[in-house]
Amino acid sequence: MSKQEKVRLTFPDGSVREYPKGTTPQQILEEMSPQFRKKVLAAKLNDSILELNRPIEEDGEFRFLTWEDKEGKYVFWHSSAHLMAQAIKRIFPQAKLGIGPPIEDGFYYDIELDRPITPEDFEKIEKEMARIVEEDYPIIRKVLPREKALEFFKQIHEDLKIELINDLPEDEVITAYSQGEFTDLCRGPHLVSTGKIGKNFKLLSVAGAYWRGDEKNKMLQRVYATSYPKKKMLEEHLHRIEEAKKRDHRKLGKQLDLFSIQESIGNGLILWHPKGARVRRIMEEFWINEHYKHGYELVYTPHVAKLQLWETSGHTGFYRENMFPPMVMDDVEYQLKPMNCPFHITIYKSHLRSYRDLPMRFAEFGTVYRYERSGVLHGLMRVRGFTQDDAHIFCTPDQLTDEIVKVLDLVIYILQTFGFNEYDVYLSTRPEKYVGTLENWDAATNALQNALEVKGLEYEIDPGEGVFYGPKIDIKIRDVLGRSWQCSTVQVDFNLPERFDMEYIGEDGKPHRPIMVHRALFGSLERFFGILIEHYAGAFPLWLAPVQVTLLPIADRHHNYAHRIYQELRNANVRVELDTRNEKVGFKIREAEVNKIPYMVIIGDKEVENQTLSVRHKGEGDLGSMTLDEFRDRLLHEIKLKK
RNA sequence: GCCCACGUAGCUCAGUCGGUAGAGCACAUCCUUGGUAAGGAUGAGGUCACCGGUUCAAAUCCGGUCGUGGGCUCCA
Repeated sequence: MSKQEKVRLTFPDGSVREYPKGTTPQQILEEMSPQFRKKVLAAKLNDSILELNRPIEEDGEFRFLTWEDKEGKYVFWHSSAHLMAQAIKRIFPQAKLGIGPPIEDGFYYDIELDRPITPEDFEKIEKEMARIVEEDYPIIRKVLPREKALEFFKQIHEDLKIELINDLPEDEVITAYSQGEFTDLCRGPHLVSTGKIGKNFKLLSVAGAYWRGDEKNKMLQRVYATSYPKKKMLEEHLHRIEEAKKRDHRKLGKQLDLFSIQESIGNGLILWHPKGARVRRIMEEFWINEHYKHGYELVYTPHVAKLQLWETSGHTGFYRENMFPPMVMDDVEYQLKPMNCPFHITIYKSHLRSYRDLPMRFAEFGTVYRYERSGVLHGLMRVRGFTQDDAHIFCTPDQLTDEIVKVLDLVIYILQTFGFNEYDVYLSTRPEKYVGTLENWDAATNALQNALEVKGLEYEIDPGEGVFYGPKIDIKIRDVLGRSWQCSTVQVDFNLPERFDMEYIGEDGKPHRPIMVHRALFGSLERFFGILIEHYAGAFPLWLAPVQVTLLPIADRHHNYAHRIYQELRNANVRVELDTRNEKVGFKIREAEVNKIPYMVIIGDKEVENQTLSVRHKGEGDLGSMTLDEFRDRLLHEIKLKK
């Protein structure tokens, strides 16, 4: 009798156990508690994920994957994608399958079909999916030799799959997964049967998507859907989608009369209405004060400049597709500015600079215009005209890391003040199209990396995502709903100083080349405002609220007293409104609540007689009566705290 | 830009089979002076996004243009 071969598995608790070679995770799972068994979706051996019925052939670190693991979720969604594809194929046998991966909150499948799939079809597809779940087919993995695979998918007319197989590397093990009559080319892994997916799924939307993400290819129909192991989880997810819709800045922008985008003006161009403009002013004033404190000087520059300037900067070569077309005046071409940097450089160059002048920090709310393809425009988030809170720091190589660290400090301080405490930091490296030498790119990337190390910030590298003139640190904030938004950016640039032949005179009396740092904290005022609206669901904290207080006199005879309060609060710089309309107080309160005004002050006989105010806070309700002084102090204190 | 869907009063939306336009809110006027989330009456408000076509007749059907929305990054 030959001794049976064994595999040694190390479990997460550190224990090491031996099993006969070929044991499946399912068999190991039998040892676990029934509650745990129910939760397990797949297993992980070293770096590969296995379905539960896959024999284990080698030693290694072993653990089970549940919904708590990202990989577990992905197996679940991946199997869900197959389930949906199978249902779609049953209903539309002529459909051809593209790819069907799991994504952040669910999964999709790209389908080629001779008719559009509409939301009306969703119910039918979902019904068919439920049927397949009930039929509970085992999901069977098959390894196919390349020829066999090609033959099989040719036979079932899955042309797109054939394209995929042909593009797989020579040595790749080709696998397919079958469930009932349905077989899909797939790397896996999957749940063990369609029944394990359960019925908590929902088709969400359908959209066009280029085959393999290339706009030269044909367009497929991408069906988005999601699924969860528990009904409650699906409901919560759908609820989150509803919440996000309620917070949509486009909707709130209209409701609260903050901004608009109008056909007569042009798409991607924003009108800031008075209330939106108030919030913007506050953002700007706060920003300006902080920048003065941190050694920046404000500058203003024009919206257009000669095209030649953009040729010098390299924009016409590397950025042209994002620029508005030039205009001709007096036989000279002028360009609407897509960036502010050449202007700040030109200001720098207006004098001979000494090393003693450095670092110089020029800041500006610079409004730039960029041509964005019509299909990518989105409310305030992606527009064609926007104002950057831009600044350029000119410094010596010695000063560089320190300057970047200072910028990072300022970024974090400003973002926190606006209520954002979570961020993801990315270091983006040299893209395919770039200007400058490799040495400079390396030096710039190192400087950014150093600063991140000094700050002890965790970050990810985003290869090839830098700007054409230099690498950058991007800081993406996470809002209340956990969504991530790109705002702040810090970019090191050795190239523009060279192109513009910038100099400073060093200690040695000789000319040297300064280094330039581009940076923005809000990124764009438009986008940041949009994010703020969604973050606060339109209910801005007191210091940002466009209207902080509304005075609600009960009857005409209270107007005089109300006017006096109004003037006093205005004098104290409080953004206050007086509602003298002929309406009942309940009506006025309702309107103030709907408009998300933080404080309401009710003024009636009692208040006039006692020279007090009856104060109500949005959300908190009636705060009782207080004197004007008490109320004003409360407001000013709360405004100062900016919370 | 591309695919799909959508575009009706300031806003949110209804409008059946093609027969010539409706509601609520907002607005105006009047009544009401009311104490913590909607008092009442009356009135005004539309080239049904725009251009063209089919038809006796188009908000409705067809084509085009403009705009908006979902996506086109996740690669078996």
